[in-house]
Amino acid sequence: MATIKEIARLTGVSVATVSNVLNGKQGAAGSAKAKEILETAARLQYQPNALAKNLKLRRSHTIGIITEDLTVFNTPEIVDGIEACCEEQGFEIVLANMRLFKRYNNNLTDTPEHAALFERTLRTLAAKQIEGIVYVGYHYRKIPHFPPEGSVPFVYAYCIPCEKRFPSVVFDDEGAGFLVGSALTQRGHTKIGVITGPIESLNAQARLRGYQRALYEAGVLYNAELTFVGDWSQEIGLRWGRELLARGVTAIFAFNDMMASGVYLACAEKGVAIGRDVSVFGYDNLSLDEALSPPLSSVQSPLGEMGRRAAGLVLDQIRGLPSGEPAEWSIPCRLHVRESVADLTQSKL
Amino acid sequence: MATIKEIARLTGVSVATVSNVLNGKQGAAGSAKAKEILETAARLQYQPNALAKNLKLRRSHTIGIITEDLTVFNTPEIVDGIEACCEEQGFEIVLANMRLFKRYNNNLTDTPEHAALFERTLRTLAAKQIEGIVYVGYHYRKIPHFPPEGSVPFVYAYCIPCEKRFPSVVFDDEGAGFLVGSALTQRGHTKIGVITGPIESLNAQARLRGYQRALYEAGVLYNAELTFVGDWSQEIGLRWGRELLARGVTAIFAFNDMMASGVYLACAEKGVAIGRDVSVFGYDNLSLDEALSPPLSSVQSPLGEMGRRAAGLVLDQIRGLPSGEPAEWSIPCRLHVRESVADLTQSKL
DNA sequence: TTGAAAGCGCTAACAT
DNA sequence: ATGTTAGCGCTTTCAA
Repeated sequence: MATIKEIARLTGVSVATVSNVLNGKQGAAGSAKAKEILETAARLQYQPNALAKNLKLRRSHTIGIITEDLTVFNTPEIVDGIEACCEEQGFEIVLANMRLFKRYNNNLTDTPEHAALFERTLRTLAAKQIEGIVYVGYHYRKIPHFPPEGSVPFVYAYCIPCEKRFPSVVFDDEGAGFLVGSALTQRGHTKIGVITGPIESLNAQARLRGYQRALYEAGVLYNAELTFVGDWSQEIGLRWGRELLARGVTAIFAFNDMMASGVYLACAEKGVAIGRDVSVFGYDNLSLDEALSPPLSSVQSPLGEMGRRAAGLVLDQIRGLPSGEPAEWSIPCRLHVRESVADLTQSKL
Repeated sequence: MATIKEIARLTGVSVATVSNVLNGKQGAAGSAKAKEILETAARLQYQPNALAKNLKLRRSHTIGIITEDLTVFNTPEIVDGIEACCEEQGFEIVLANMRLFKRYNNNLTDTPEHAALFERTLRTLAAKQIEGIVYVGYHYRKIPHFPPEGSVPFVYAYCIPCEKRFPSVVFDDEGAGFLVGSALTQRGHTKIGVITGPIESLNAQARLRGYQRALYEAGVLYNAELTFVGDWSQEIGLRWGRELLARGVTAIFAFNDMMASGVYLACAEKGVAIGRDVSVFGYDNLSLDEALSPPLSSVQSPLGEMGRRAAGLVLDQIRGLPSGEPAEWSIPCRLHVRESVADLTQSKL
């Protein structure tokens, strides 16, 4: 790789002049010399050494992204949003993927090993002189790890820190639950089954809260007998689907698409027509949702937007913009109402 | 961040001594002094500045990953494999995501804009003094972009270069087609429908070749009237599914799961029982495959393994290991035979 | 056993 | 308009 020293030698000027010209400093050289320098640089495909430059300037214009696991399905879209924001604002990113799932082969992510890995990751990033960090969780939960006091700006995405000193960006689960509840009550459903996630899931809790609020505002009684606790699996969807059908619901809201697909199985068993006899709503908007028969209604999380927002918060802090109290930002979700939902207020055909 | 200079001042020795001790040089200091230096470093949470270190050593121990689009579903697993390999071998990675889809909003990826973006990406990586590059395509096709002569080691993953100067790692589509064909003929199927991808798709061509070879080896006639050209969409799966059922096939091999789900729709229409009256095979092993009814048989690509292999080839080149001719490496796929496939050699129950 | 000094590629304050 | 110089944090040769 060519260096400014080389260009200086070739053009017979000092490195300072080359540096100045290349950085567009006005009047750094006579126009003839300047042109020659520029041409030589282009000819040699000169590319400044980022290591040297950043070392000298003591700025990297780079933020780090720590992902818990890049292969978990929501993560790449969040990373993409972060990158989009950084690109627009002239920052680079360096990705540090902790690979929790591949590494530990299970969900035990908040262990001492994880803590040690987090520390290591933090130090690796610090060594690269990054100016801020976005931490991307693999699902919405409380994270017991933070950077030490006095570290660079730090923002959590798709998760929240145990301590309130840091901002976080999540999607609006409660709002999504509300939207689904409203979509169903507006279409005349009053006897609605729910299959939640595990009770400790923050996502599930928030969704249920929103759903209950929708019923309340629609003047529909909430019947706790129609709410079952799930575990995200298809099997449990099948099991509670059977149970809910037996209890005569007209609609079922499963808190993820996998469980909703289990409900589909239950309906097939009983010969119940989805989208006519019973309506089904899922969550996650997986690519195969539209491939199910009938296409499954679902909720899409604003992952890219979460990434953009998280990155924006970090960059603002780096720029020293007034940021107020660290807050928990909540980005609205988008509903996809498909043929799996029937409108009971229409006369049946 | 603490520097060696600071540690030197605190311990009353020179920076050279600190550097030597910290790098484990034997006899760099008296054991008392050495201990003091180490302790001070630990106390200050000393972390060497990677910029300065790499600049000095003129080695970054880092390879670049260029992804065409990180959000396309196969990409993260490949990246994960690359990371796993690098981690084992003490290398770091820097990710450069070109974001082709988000950026151009369509599939026109091999345009002049793409070429320019590729050049830019290459230069950004070069500026960071990376020692090698893995280029991760978003699907298997010929890539018209390469690094300039004399550049760092470069390997393609999930795609192949137009020029033969570079190694590439893809999965064994032909082998997969062969496995599916064999799985079906072994179970007594002889009248098998096929829904391929677009004719220009290298994946599709290879799969078809392998499938035909399987029929040949099983002594089954290949009937071209039962092969239709698809476009990966569910609609086309539905359309050709109807047609194939009308032609009386006992099995259908769709070249992706999306089209296979269209075949499911066609079967539902005609009241044909999948896994009994007709068998269905897909490709991609999407997470919802097991959620279909009955669970869809499919082919899983060895994405992580491809990443590992690609990274391994780059690292070997960096180490100057003899690598022979640049080759096209092909990693075998894995079959998941599920309830969507019937065994006609068993007496029907 | 320890340290002085040079230099990686770059920028910028300060000459000239 | 152009150059000299110092220095970012680190490693390493060579000398003491």
